[in-house]
Amino acid sequence: MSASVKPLTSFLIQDILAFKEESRLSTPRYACAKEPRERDKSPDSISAGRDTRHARETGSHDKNTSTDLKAVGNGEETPQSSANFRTSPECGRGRSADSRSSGGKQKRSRAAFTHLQVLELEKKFSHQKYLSAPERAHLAHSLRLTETQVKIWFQNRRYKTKRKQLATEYGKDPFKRATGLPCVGTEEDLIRASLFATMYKTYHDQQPCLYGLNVWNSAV
DNA sequence: AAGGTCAATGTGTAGC
DNA sequence: GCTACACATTGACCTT
Repeated sequence: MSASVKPLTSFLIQDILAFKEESRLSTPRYACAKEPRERDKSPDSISAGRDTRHARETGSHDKNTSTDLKAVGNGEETPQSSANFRTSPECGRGRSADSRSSGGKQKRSRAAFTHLQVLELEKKFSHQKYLSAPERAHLAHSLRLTETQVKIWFQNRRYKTKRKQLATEYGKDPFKRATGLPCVGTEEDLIRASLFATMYKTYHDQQPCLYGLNVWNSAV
């Protein structure tokens, strides 16, 4: 089946998210994602702040913006309030915001981002490995995630990329082994390939109405 | 049950 | 001192 037969339509992330929230058709890998715990350090302590060496390397940061983000992260946007709009109390797992102070050791929460959230994060990551503070804020707002979540996602993503690359260099690359061919694609190629596969499956199986959108164009 | 994935957490480092 | 970073680890959840 080909996606090309469907008309391409522009869309906004917000539109998708709204659609998703309404329809609840989005299927996170984890059926009942739980709320991220509040950290001992508040999220703003990580998300806010001046840009550092990598930011300067990319030349995309403006340290003047850091103070703005402090306000954003400072309690106005918590993981509970924004990131896990798809979580619900009936998910049942107790939140652990006060778990440490209360003594009882409760389960750590772990959010499961939606496919579209991951898609947009990956798309952004494919263009820039590092986000400036305003970019991060904007992306977080667009995806209805916290800046901390976006920041942590990028951190984890960079590390994951690096590990994968190291593994590839040491001949552990699964693509190589599967095909018996040298891995000629770039990291971005792999990212895109897996993204497209995921998106194709997701929307082909569950949301054919979205499956022809120009996300394909914008992601390439 | 075992193993894998991945968001969240912890630690150490460096820039300002 | 505050912050973001890389890196390692933890823990919840999923897949097989």
